[in-house]
Amino acid sequence: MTSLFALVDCNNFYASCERVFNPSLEGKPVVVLSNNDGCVIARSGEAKALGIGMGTPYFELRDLIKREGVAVFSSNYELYGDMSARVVETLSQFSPHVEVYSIDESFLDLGDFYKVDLQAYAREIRQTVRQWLGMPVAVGVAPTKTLAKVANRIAKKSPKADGVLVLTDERHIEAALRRTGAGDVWGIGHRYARKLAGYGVHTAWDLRNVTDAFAKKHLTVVGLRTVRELRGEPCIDLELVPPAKQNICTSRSFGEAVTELDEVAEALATHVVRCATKLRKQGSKATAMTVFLMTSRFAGEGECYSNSRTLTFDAPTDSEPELIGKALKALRQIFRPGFRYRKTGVLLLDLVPANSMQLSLLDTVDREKHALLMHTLDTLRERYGHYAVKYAAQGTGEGSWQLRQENLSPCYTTRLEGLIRAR
DNA sequence: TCTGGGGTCCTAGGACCC
DNA sequence: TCTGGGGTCCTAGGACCC
Repeated sequence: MTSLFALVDCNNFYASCERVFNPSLEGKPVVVLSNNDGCVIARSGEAKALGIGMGTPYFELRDLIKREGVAVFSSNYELYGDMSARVVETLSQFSPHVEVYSIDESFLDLGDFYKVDLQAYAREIRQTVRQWLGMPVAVGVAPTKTLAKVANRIAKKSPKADGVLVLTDERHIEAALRRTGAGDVWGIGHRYARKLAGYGVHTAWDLRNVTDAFAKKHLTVVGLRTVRELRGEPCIDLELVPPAKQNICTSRSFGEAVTELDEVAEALATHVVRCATKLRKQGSKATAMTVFLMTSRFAGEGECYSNSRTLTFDAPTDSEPELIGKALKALRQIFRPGFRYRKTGVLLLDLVPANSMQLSLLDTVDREKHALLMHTLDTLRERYGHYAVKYAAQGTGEGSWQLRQENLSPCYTTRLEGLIRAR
């Protein structure tokens, strides 16, 4: 074999982050809620054992949570993001090439580590992250990323594996694939799983053994790659530099239903600022923008309304005043009075590198002035927090559209008040 | 009454051109 | 007026991920 990957995945990441800074929660059920405290997005093992499902609406759980003494947290992405960076930093001790796949998962290139004791090495990775950061992780090692995912999943679930599984031996790979459902394979979602079941393909082992033609016909070229990876042929490379995003989106549900245009506008302006900040951070400008507005998906007949407006710009931009102005204008075109709105948002599209500016004769904006303003704002926000400087259009911060976060933990690692609490 | 947010990639089909 | 083939570009929709 010529390639070797480790997938390191934090166990119940958000719940574990909360627990790291609150050791009295060790051994107790913990859940973390989505934005607006809407539904459960992370559960400790104990919470899973209580039968709390992923994505369950919070209101359905109130009784159970009270009865069982479940600790509940609003999501705190500042804390999780910082913990994630520390985990990655630690992992980089173990491989020169680390792909940060998501906030709680990284792939490590173990290249030609076949000569070392992989079992011991994987175990050392696990123990180091645990010791240095208090974060429990599972480690799966295999010749392809898809197989490393399979290994990781079993490492996490099987008591015998105890958090570590190395799949390099053909017989072990077969046994692992036989006990993995096709729908549990990376890249096979529930729709494909159902379709495959119709053809008698139930396990990952069945999937590995379909023909290329079958895979391509039913799962497209993407699925074919997955099948090959299950056979041990590496088809998906490590991505060391995350490719620049082609679209950037910011949206949130409102804390409470909103009926007034002015309030929706405050929320939208706030999202535009966030989105434009992300845009500048990756060094891009946008050529187009979509603004959207909607009521609840669960609203009754005649109470549903959803609309969007897409505009293209004469010249690519990352200027907040310009984007806010255009977004609010688009919003006024799609806003209809008489609805209880739940959500608004903005997508910045057709992104181009910020330095590849072409001048437009139609351009009426003083680009240099705006660039200086944006740079100043980015610096201020970096130092004093994202809401240190706001536009009048964003409102006072008291609108009912603001996120509901009733159980927010302190930002232990990144803010002074959190640092003091953590001591 | 209360149900997350942010992305990517692929394919099919239509519009349009020569 | 009718006929044929082949190419590109764009968009909507469907699939997936965490």
